[in-house]
Amino acid sequence: MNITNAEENYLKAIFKIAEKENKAASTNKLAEVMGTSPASITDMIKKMSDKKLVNYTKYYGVTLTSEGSKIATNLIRRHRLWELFLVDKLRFPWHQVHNIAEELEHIKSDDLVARLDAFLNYPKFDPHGDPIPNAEGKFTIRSQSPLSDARKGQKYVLVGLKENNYDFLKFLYDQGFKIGSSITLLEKSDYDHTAKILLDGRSEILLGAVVTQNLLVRNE
Amino acid sequence: MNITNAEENYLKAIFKIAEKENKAASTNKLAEVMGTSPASITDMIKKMSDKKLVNYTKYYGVTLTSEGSKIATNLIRRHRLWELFLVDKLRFPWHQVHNIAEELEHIKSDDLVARLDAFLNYPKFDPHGDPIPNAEGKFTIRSQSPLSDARKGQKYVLVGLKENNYDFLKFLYDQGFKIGSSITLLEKSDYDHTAKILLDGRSEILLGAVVTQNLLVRNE
DNA sequence: GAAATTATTTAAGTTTGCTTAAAAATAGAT
DNA sequence: ATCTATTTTTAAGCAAACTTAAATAATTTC
Repeated sequence: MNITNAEENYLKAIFKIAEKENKAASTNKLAEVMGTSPASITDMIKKMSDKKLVNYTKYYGVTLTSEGSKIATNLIRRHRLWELFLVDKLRFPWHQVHNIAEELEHIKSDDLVARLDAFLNYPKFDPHGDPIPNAEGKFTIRSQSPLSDARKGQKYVLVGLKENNYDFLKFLYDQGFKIGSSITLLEKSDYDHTAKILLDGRSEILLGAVVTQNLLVRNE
Repeated sequence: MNITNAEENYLKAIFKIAEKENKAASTNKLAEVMGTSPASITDMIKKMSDKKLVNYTKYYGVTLTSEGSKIATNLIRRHRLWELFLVDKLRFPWHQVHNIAEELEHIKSDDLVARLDAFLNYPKFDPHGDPIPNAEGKFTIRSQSPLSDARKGQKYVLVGLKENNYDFLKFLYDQGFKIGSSITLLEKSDYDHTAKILLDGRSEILLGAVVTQNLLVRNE
């Protein structure tokens, strides 16, 4: 069966909503995420339900069938592999790769993905620290906690980000943060969740609450 | 102005027809190349004429405007850069890259192309020996002649191919040919244009007329 | 140079993925 | 439990890029 780019995007959106909210995706939420009208969603979802890509219950919401889930996972795999390629090989800053990867992820060739994976050395995480599902669709899980929960004086490694929005990424990029950076917590305020850190043994940086809560680190 | 993927493909087809036949592209020829009906061509060409991408004269044919030519050249640049990436970096055999590059060439990012170009070291030719126009749209010209015109006993370098069809490429790939291969002409028949060559100092190969006429070489 | 063949265009219609506006169902407030 | 507000669906319609069938123009052939 042929899956269009638009359908792939719907599957991905439903997957991400389910992952975040842990429930069926509503028409309105999907419309918001996809940047279309709710009417378009109902329209499209009906067709995708006929194709057995999603389970649709009127006035309730949409979930993925196992077929739909497989396609969504594969799409995320492709997206994240391309993001890593763009950052590691083409030297793009990490806040500039999302839109390009949104296009690259739709290239239809399993061989291409397999070879790209090999070229990048079968990576487990993308440049933002998000896990790259393997060819079987398995995500690697890692231990992590927000920097806001960290202990003063301890040394951490930046492993991920809770938010991937452009401005946040650009801010971090400009400060010199990247996945794998070492972060030593010099000072912290339990009152307002700000912190002073030493980044990669080089620069002392003051961070506000929003930043410390969205940086995911692991010990040592 | 927004150019769709379909429009880009029309521009490329018109460019290639003009290059090969040295005249305006006819509706039927375009239909054949694009794999659509002649009626679709007329339909589309009219819209593209309104957009000043092509010059269209009813019942006569289509040529590119300078704007259209610029876009077509850029598309060829992108196509050939991606083909080189696929062969050199992802280790695809050269007969398997065309279709994937047909998709990759439509990714809309000038920055991506510039970085890919740099990553590949500003190459002048793709894996099939076709010239890659530079960022300004300039093609590199090189001296070349078909192997069928070569002289017995002389040593040559394979620089290009007259035909890029799948079966020809696969045949050559299976024999071990690639751009840059050394070819020594051991025997040749002026009667039927067959030849016996030494490829890369390793293997002696007998070639038929079609092959010798479609291999482009230069001396030494 | 008229008739026949071929090439091209026009006309009408299709599919995909979207839109707006109106109708219907659900959920929330009192 | 009813009224109101919100969400969702239905209906009608649009643009892009196709299709087939019919009409028209150009080219060949005799």
